[in-house]
Amino acid sequence: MSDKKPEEMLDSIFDRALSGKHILNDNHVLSSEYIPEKLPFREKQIVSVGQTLAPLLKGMKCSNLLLYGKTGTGKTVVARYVIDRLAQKAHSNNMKIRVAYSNARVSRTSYRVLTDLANSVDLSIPFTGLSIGEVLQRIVNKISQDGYFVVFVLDEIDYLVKTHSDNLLYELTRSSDRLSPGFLCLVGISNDLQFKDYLDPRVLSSLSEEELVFPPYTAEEIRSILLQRAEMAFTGGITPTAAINLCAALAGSEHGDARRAVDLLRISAEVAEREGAEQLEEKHVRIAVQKIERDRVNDALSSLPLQAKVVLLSILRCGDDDSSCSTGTVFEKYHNLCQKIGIEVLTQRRVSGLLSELDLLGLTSSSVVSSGRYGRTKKIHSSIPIQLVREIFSEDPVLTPIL
DNA sequence: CTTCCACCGGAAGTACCGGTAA
DNA sequence: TTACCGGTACTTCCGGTGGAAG
Repeated sequence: MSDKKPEEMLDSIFDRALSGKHILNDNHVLSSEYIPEKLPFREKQIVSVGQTLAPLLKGMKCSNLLLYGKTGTGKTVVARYVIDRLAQKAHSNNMKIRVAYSNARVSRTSYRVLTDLANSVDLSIPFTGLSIGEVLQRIVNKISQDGYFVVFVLDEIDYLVKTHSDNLLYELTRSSDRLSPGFLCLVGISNDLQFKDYLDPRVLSSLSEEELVFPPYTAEEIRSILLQRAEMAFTGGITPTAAINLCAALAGSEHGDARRAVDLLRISAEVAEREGAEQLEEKHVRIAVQKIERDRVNDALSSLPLQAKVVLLSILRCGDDDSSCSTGTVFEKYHNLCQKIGIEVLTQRRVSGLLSELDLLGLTSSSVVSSGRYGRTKKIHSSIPIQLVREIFSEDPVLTPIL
């Protein structure tokens, strides 16, 4: 990066921060949690969600709701926008409406999803130890005891169903029937359009009383969203149009993913600020693209469990002599490496699983190929440079003998 | 056409961990 | 203390399979 001494680098970083030359005056506007005052191109969806939830303000029950659409199409932001307003209205009218939000992929387990729901009704539960049924019972008791009307937004619901089954959803829909005073309304958000196939029909019919599809943004819409954010975020009303166009083109237009486009704009601005540039330019965007990718790989590599690291090293060993890198050969190398550093050797089945996980993380790319009589296997290919892997893995003393 | 390799990948089960309730 | 809980990491078992060789 730079061959300056650390203290000099730190000095210049601080000096730059002091000098008051900022490109951004509010980087919160470009953060992923930010909910704008206006959500362009999503007016219809906002109204729709609002109409579905409105009966609650009259003290009546409302339908469950399911929001579909690919990533970055505004599902989460619309849902949060509406429940925030709903909570405000309810608060100013002294109504017992509570809203809860949980992202299944962030919370990871059924238990923690329920914890999120419990917190919204001022119920604290231990972070482990209870059965799911017990937690649910406590929540149900609390809700009907206090007569709450609760809207529960369950984001990335498809992740929950795919990794754990639809059991929790079934219990949730069932328990909302058991509430005599009080009410629980579920708003599911799914990135996967086919996820309905995984659901039990009873859950499906209950959950999707109403459905709403979010189409991808067009390239032009993404550009306009970025411009809107930029006007708020950048100082002196200078909107770097060329750079924004590039952001929209690179991140958004392909799949209509607005979140990625906004992320890219934020990182680009940070790059420019760090450089001490006067203005955000296209070159900063290009650097940001690389930085995002590099950070992603770094994070993935350093958070890998030990066994996965050894498997990855085995793949890199194969790459040297031939491109014939299959599960069998990787397992052989892996076996050797394990013995060299004296750790437990896992089964081939597990190694095969680890290979799939590495693939999912985008650290390798593999495909199943059949060579007729010579069997059927995964051909694995790693795209990350060995040098980088060595650098990051060297933090782990166990691995040093085989780097 | 059938055979058969070298795996794939689902399912069920085990061991362990950090925790709670009674 | 004992019984039990859910989550994670892994094993064991096994039916399934694309396509070159025969």
